[in-house]
Parts: sequence; C-alpha cells; structure tokens
Amino acid sequence: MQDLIKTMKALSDETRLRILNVLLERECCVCEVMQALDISQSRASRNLGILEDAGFLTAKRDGAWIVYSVDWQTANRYATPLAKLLRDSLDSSEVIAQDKERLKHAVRMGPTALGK
Amino acid sequence: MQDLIKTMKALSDETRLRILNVLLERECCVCEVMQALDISQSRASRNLGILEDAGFLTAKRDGAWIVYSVDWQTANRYATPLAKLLRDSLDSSEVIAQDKERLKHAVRMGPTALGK
DNA sequence: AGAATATATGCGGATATGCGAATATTCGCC
DNA sequence: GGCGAATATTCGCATATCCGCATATATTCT
Repeated sequence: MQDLIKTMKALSDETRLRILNVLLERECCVCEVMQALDISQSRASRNLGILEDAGFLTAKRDGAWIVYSVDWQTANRYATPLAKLLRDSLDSSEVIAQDKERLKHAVRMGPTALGK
Repeated sequence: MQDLIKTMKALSDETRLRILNVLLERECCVCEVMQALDISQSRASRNLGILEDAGFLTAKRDGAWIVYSVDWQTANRYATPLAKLLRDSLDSSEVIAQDKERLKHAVRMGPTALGK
C-alpha cells in the first residue's frame, strides 16, 4: 500500500510529469532534462531520483553522464495504463509542447567539452 | 494537466485509498465511512470531499445523510485502469482487511436514532 | 419553533514537500 | 595526481498538506 502511495506521489507533481513526458520521447541524461524543461540542475536531479525511486525510471551510467529512461520492465503495470492518461492530459498543455520543442535542441555537454 | 495532478494527489493519501477501497464495496454515507475506517468525522468528510472534487466520487443526498459512491461515469478513464492497481496493492494490506471487516457492521445512525 | 442528528468548514499546529544556493562526489582527460 | 564537467546531496526557507477541535449549516422529528 505504501508503494502505491509512493507511486502516486511521484505522479503528483508538474515537474515530474514533464520529465516523464520528455523521457517517453527518448532517454536523457540529467543535463538534457535540464535543458528541455529549462530548470535548475538540482531540481532535475532530485525529481529524476524520485521517479527512479518510485520505479518509473532506470538509471545507467554512460561515461560522464547518467542516462535515465522509462523502466517499462518493472513499472509496466503502472506505466501502461497510465501512459495513455498522461498522453491525453499532457498533450493539451502548453508547457509540454515547449518542453518537447526544447528537447530537440538539447545536447549532452561533455565530456570536458573540449572535443567540440 | 492540473486536473491530472489533482487526480494523482487525491490518490496519494492512505486515508483516501482506504475510503476508495470501502466505496468500491458499496456506497456509504459519511458516518459509515467513519465507522469502517475508525476515523473522525471531519477527517472522513474532508477526504470524501477531496475525492469528490477529483471526480472519483459523486454525492447524493438521502434524507439526513449524504451518500457517496464511486463515479464510474466521469472517473471511468482513471478508475478503470486504476481499480485493478488499487485492488492488487490494497488487498495485501492489513489495514484494508480491517476496514472491510468493520464495514460489515457499519450502520447508518439516524435519523434521531429513536425509531430503533 | 426547538431539539437532536449528519455533514461541512474555519482555524491553528505539526509535518511534509519543493525549491535554489552551496557543497560534495564521481568520472574522464591531461 | 590534478582539473573540469556531470551529477548527487545538504541546508534553509517558503508553501502545502493533514489532522483535531470547535463551530456552522442542513435535515428530521415532535
């Protein structure tokens, strides 16, 4: 029961719904999420952690970055029925459209940002 | 989007999940919910109101009482996929079993409690 | 109308939540 | 090892949430 509450709380926040929406487009590292949503680093990291803890996301390290993606494996029982709901509710939102637009130009920053 | 957040917040509370569970058994007035969950009157009333505001419940007056029931009509898009999740998560909980047991003996109290 | 019951609501306090700013940690490269 | 970049975490504050208590409103019966 506490798990279900944790799950619902994870979805009770605008920032986290926006993050989930972006990650449904494609997997992202933290800095890409920051760019897409135009939010601070700590805010992105903290909310990604909450979604991960709730089981919606998995994190895998890729060099300097930590890449988050929707965990369809373990969160499928929640994500599947909810994904459609999210889509339906979110697509009509203006913020969401802006997030997706920014995501197109979001880039991974390093490493050392010298090779560019 | 704010509607979705309101919906998720409504489900992010143990008291409200317990209420929902009881109302999935059968419709109840406030005093029956108090008895089933063994909680205060204001607590029952307030949380029923929150669930109603989120669209999960409808309230109809029946004499002295106000009877709440799950609103499958308007909340169906949330309730249908979620009902199973709720069931799966809740049935394993001890509190939930107790609620259901108490519900069996819950009675409407009035009116005037003299006709009995 | 008046008494009693059922429900809703205002208020104050305790706790939880979300955020930015600053700091700590981890990794890759020289 | 040392530096810079990416991410995580701590801290303090503002706000939101939840509850009990008391009170207000609505309804029924006499």
